[in-house]
Amino acid sequence: MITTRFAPSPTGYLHIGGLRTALYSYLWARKNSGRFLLRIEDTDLKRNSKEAAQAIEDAFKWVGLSHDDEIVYQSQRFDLYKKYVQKLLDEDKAYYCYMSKDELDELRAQQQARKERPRYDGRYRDYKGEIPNDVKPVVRIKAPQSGTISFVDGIKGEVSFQAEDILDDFIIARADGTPTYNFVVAIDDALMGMTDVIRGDDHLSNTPKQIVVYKALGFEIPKFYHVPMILNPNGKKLSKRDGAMDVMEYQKMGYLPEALLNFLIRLGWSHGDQEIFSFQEMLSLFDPSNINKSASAYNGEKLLWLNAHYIKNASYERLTKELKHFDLDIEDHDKQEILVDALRDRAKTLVEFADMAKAILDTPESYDEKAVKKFIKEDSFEILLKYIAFIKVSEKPLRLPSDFEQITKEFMAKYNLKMKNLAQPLRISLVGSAVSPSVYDVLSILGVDEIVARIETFIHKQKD
RNA sequence: GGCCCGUUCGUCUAGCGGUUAGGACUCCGGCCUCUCACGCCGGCAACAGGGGUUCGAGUCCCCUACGGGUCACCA
Repeated sequence: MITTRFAPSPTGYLHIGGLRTALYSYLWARKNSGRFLLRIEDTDLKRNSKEAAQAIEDAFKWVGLSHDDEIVYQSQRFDLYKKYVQKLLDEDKAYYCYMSKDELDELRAQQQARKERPRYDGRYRDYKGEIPNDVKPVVRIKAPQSGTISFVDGIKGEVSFQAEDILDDFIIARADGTPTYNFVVAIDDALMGMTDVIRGDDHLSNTPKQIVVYKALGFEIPKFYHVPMILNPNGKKLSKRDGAMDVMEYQKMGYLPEALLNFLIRLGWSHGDQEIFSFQEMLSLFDPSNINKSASAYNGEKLLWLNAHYIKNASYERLTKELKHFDLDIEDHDKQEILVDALRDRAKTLVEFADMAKAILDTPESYDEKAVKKFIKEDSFEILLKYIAFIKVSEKPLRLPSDFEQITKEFMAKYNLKMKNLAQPLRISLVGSAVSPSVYDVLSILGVDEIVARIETFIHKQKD
C-alpha cells in the first residue's frame, strides 16, 4: 500500500507551493487506494503556531483535500524521539557533544576564513577525556565519514553524494533535549509507514542526512520524489507579491478551487497535451514519475484562463452558492439562470462576476459620460419613449430574452430603425454603460416594469 | 565558495535517436456581432553554447555558461 504525507512546518499559512506538493502526495496515495497523512513539523517550540495548523486545515477543506487519521504533531511526540536518541546513544551510534555554541561559532568562522566547508570537527565523537560540567550537551549522530550515499529519486533519477563533502556528525537533539528536524522526519516517516515521500526540491540535500538516520535506526528507506520549486514570472523565488500568498486569498480573489488545483497540477506535471483535468481525471492520470525535473514559473494569466473555464462550466447552483461570498444573493431571483448564462462567459473571477451582476441588478447611479456623448443622439429619447410605450402594450408575455428579441425586432420594423439606433441608448439607460451583456438578456432580467422605470429615470436625469 | 539539481517558443509544456519540433496561456490578425466578452479560424514565437558518439541527436556522453537549491542547537 502506498502511504504519503504532507508535512509542513506551521510557520505561516499554506501557500501554493505547499498546496501543490500536498496535491501530488494526496493524488498519488488516493490513486493507489493508499493513505495520505498530515503531520505538523513543530519541533522548534519557539516557532510554533496553532493558527497555522488550522490555516492548513481550512485550505485543505476549501480545495477538497482530505487526510487520513488524526493530524500528527511532532511537538507531542518528544518522548518517542527521546527513546530513539537514547537507543542510538546506547548503541554507540550517537554521542554527547559538549562543545558550546560559542566554540562552534568560532570553529565555523575559522573554517570559513580558510574557505573550508563549515563542519563539526568530531572532537567529542570518541571522547574519553574530562567532561566540561558547565555545558549542556547536544547529541550528535555518528555519520559516515566517507563513502557514497545515493538514492534513486522518483523525479531526478539517481542522486549521489560523497559523505565527506556533505556530512558531519549533525545534531539530533539540542541542548534543551528537543530533537531536530532531520532526525524526527526520518523517524516519523518510518513510523508512519511512509512508502513515498513527495516534497519540495529544497529537501534534496537533506535526504542523505535522513538516510543516515534511517540506516542507524534500521528503518526501511522510502521512495523519494523531490519536486522542483515554483518560481515567479521572472524566474526568481516566489514571493507574496507573485502569488505565494495564503491559498485562502485565492478564494477571496474569486477563484474556484478546481481552477487552482488544475493550475497547480499542470505546473510541473503534464499528461500529453491535456490542459483541463477534472478531479477524477487528476486521480486517475496523476503519476509522480512524469513530474518535470526543472522549476516552473508562476503564470497568473493561465490561472485566470482556467478559472474562467471553470466558471463557464459551473452549475447554476454552484455559482449561486459561491457568489454569496461576494455579496451577491440571486438565490430567489426569478431570472437567475438567464443572469448566470449572460455573465458566465465574461467573468474571469467570481469577483468580476458579482460586479457585473450588480451592474445589471442595481439601478445605475450615474451614466458613463463618454458613452452618453457618443451614443445618445437627438432622437434617442424619442426612440426610447416609443420603445417603452411599445413594450408596455405587448399582447404577448415578455419574459425570455427571445421574447424581447422578437418584440424589439417588431418595434424596429415598425419605425424603420436599425439595431444600432436602439441598442446602445437602451443599454446606457438600463445599466449606465456602453458595455454589458446582450440587451435582450438585460431586458429579460429586468422585466418590463423595471425597464420602463429605468428608461424614464434616465431621460429625466439627462434632461436636467 | 563546496556539494547537489536543472536548462525546448515570453510563460506552462509534448517529445523518450529519424517530427515541416506539437499543444496551451499571452500577444497580433480575421470571422461572429446590439457593445464588451465568449466562441471559431489564422499568425508570431523555442531545442543555452561548444565538443563528441551515431548513417542520423532536442533526445545519449563530456565540457562551458547561466539559473536554482543547500551547507544551523530552522524546518
